[in-house]
Amino acid sequence: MIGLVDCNSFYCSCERLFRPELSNRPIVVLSNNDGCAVSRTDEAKDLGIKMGQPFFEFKNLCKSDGLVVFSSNFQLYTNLSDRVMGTIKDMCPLVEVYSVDEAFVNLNGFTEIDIFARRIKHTVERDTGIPVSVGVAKTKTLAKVANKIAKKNKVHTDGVVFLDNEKSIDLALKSFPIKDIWGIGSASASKLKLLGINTAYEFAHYKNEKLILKLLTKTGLMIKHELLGIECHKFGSSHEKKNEIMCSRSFDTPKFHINEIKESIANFIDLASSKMRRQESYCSRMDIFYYTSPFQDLMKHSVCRTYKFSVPTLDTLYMTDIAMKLVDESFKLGFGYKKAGVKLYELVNIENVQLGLFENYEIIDRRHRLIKTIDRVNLREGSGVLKSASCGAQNSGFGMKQVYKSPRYLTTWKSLRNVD
DNA sequence: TCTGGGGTCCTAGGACCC
DNA sequence: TCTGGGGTCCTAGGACCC
Repeated sequence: MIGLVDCNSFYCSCERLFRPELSNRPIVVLSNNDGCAVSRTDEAKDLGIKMGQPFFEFKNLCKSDGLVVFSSNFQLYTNLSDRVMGTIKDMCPLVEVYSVDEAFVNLNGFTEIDIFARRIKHTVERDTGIPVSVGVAKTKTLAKVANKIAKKNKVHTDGVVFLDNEKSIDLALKSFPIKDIWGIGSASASKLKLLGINTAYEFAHYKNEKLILKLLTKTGLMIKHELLGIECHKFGSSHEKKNEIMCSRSFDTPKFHINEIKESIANFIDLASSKMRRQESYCSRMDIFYYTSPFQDLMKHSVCRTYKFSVPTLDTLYMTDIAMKLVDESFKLGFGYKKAGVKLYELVNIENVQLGLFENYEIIDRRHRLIKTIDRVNLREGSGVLKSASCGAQNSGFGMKQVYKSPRYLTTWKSLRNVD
């Protein structure tokens, strides 16, 4: 049996933890730049606010309906996520952290699983203050279904749903919209609709599997099998090491100058590459990209340039050097760019690094020692203390708009809560 | 006026080889 | 006049997730 422990409205719950007076108020947490809704409480959902909806479309609800909004405060969320995951790991030996706010737990061999599931929920809530829902079933996809039902019917289910027999599974799937199944997005849902499939039950028991394979590829077929209780997504299959590391941001205002693009990309490389070194990987390929707003009818321009390193590297300075050249080659004057980013991929472990024939290893080695020294200094003195000159002088927040940001209650002394 | 960021997985189709 | 077929590798891009 697999359990899925999922935090309720996670970012909002984190904010609420430090503002208990907001316990029954509608809350929304906004994406970077205060762009759109990324987390909503039930009260905010009741106001009709959609996931990903742009803030300007519902800003008026702050006045009319007492909606409270927060800019995203990732230091806070990451810290609380660590506490939640730590609590779960204390209770179950086998935990697969799937995202910042959810984890699968392997419950094979446990007796009285439903009682234990309730205990997990109770303990996490008691020890961290973050409300969670728990779904338990034979496969990950069914556990997702169970969890969603638990979340939707908190009063009825007490936040825990256990789908352990055919009858309860059938009943659950018959009223479960196909578009809400994990892995079925809007494109797949509309294809299935054409086949007359509207519920998870109809999908699971659809006879023509060849057609499903053709329309939804093998991932779609796996979902179907998982709904029938056949395990396709093995427990523990999430990677500990990332296969690719991205860093990108939207700008608060359009950027017209090449130096602004260069500076931001240098900063993204700085962040992405130090993240990469923390997982002890080397990068074989790098994309840099920047583009104008896709939402406006102005002149559009989109740039993506790839560079393949002859020898996998961890050298920020070298990568930055290459990236600056790529921007020089591709930049077009007259466009206002709204977003830029960097992707490092084809990441390899140290032991798998293929050496080139014609490289000067003395120089490479010296450079790698330099980079590691920079990492050590930044670790000790605070990140961003030492970085390449291309990153610019002001310690940039990338010109991000964050009007509604809460204090970093858990990560800076100044922001600690006072107790009167 | 104002629309996120970071991931994974899969397929189609081109290039290339024998 | 007639111009294969099978395999692999690579890349771009779609779909989806949280």
